[in-house]
Amino acid sequence: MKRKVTLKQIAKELDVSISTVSKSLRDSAEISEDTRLKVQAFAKLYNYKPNNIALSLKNRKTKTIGVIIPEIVHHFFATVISGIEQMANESGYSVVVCLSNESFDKEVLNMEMLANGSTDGFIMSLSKETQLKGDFHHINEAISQGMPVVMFDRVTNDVLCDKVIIDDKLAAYEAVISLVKMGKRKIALLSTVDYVSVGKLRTEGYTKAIRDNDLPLEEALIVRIGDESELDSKVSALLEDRSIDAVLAVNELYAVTTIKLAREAGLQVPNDLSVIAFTDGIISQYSTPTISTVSQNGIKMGEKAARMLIERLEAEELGVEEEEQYRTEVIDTQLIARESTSVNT
Amino acid sequence: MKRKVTLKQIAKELDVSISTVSKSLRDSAEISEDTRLKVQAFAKLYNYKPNNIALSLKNRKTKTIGVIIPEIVHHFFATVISGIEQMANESGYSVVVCLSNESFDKEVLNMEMLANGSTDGFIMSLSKETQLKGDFHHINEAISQGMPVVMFDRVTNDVLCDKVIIDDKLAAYEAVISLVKMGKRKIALLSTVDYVSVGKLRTEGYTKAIRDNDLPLEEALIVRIGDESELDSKVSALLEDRSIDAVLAVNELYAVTTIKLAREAGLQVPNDLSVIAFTDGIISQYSTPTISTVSQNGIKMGEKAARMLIERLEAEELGVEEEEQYRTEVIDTQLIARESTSVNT
DNA sequence: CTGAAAGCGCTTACAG
DNA sequence: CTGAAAGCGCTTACAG
Repeated sequence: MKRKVTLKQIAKELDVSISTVSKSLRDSAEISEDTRLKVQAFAKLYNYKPNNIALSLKNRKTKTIGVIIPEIVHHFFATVISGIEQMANESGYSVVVCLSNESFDKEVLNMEMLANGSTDGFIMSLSKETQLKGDFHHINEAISQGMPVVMFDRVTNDVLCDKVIIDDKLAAYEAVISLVKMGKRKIALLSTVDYVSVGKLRTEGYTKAIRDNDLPLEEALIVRIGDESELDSKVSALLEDRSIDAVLAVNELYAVTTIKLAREAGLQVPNDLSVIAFTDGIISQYSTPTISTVSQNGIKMGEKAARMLIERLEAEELGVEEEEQYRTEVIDTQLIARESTSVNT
Repeated sequence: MKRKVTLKQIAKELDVSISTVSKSLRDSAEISEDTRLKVQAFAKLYNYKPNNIALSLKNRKTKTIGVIIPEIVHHFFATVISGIEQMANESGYSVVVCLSNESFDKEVLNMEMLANGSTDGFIMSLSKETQLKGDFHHINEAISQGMPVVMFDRVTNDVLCDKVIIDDKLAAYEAVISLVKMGKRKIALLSTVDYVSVGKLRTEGYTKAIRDNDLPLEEALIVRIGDESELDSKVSALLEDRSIDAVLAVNELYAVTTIKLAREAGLQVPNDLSVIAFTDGIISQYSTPTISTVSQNGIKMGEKAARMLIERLEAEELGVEEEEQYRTEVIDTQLIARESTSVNT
């Protein structure tokens, strides 16, 4: 087992100084062509590659991005990682991924683990528990230590940093409007509890759309799911009101469950009940009927987040030290019509 | 913006040497209780955390695991990452994730990027292109430089290292047997091209089961998909043979596509055509009918792979330098019966 | 043109 | 009990 070769070894072997080797390999004009070529040839032969860790220590930057997300077994987040990774790699960055599993403590632990020099900055989406507690000290601490943070999807106003989101309120609004245009009159909403930022915003969009169209705005039509264990019972209860003719669900799982329970209750989707889901993932494409969705382009969100973070890192490097102008980028959504809303199925 | 505090700064502030600070913080018995407590209090106040990069350089190990997979937007792989991450975190390791996107070049690039000291070892699943080329020099190189590698799922005999797999051949065999027991007589196989290791093994299992039961073993019944673009046409062609009464598909996508095309061709699943898929993912659970699968426990595979890698890393550290006893762990699979094979739907 | 020195942030064997 | 020195693997300003 041949250990990785270092500058020191090459220097010894060639009987020159470490500085000379280093400069030769970096094509410094200081070095005579003769030694330069000799060193380069030798380095190539021994497949020399500079040690990243040493470089990181020297340069005080690691060229790696820390990503902290609630969950990876979730099509949307996987998709975001994919976008981040792609963009990061193009710019010579690696990506280290940590999962909070929706836990505040693990999110904090993960950040601390990475904030000690392992990473140049963070891209993250808040865990549910963090949103519930409203405790963001770990993030603000990282930022105050000079680590840029970009938040996406589940963000908060209590942290000043760059953000990448969709316009949740508008998207929900438009989804409801589309249902109204199809002639739907009693539209229910399946949302998360309010402390989940995107759930709250989507609820606001829904509410506004209902109001703007003088439709019945009843609390009973808004179901807030705290834990997935209560999903089935709450949806079943909702569906007992047979006058409901459409449901907007804030994610695919809620939508597919609604469709299943509706069918069991003898309702026909989309004729008796139209359904639209947020997040255009795998489930919507393959369930029967296929589900109409508000697409959230995770790839684009990931790419954008990575680009924003890298830009900030590079600016910092130039000493630009911009006067903390944080931006919030809004990624477009699209309403994708599928069988769960088309009348002729 | 307060930069992170270092030993040097603490030493200066407290007017002691760096060594004294370092030892105090590591609770060295060498140091008087007095200074020790003073230093510790000060460090706590300034929220001192040792710099990981410096530690990595000093200790010549990074406590991070490099994971290279073909794709992350793929339930199975996301699931494996989840298992790896969980196990790694428990042992104090971070996980950096790289995606090859099924490309040989990117796989090589990713490995080189991480092999230069960023990572203590690798967990990986081969890209399709790598399997096609049969070129594993990048992996063997990493191993020869002392970086342990654990391969999972898509593995090769041309690399000597620890491996985590399922018994693809046996699982395929048993899936076919279960179809036979249901009275199916003309069973087709939807596989990948043979250079994908798992595709080949599953094809072998299928073949053996057909032979063992004296069923027709016809080349026409084995369809090998190279690129997803040819999926629809090849499956449609297969289904023209109306005497086929069951299909084993090597992944969910192939299965769900088969079901869709079968339905379009007027066939009823499962009565006219039973379908079993490999990989128990999201699609199988939510499509209609739900799909019977050979479960591949990705979480377990990830955990196992991480445990094997970490064990090797720690053994190495103890200088045990075991005489290269590589192990191949086989993770159990289960046949999960759902609507696509149950007769009463 | 070449090399010794200092430094990135830490640890630890060794002197005193 | 405390601290100076060496070292992990690199880069670069500075001497010569």
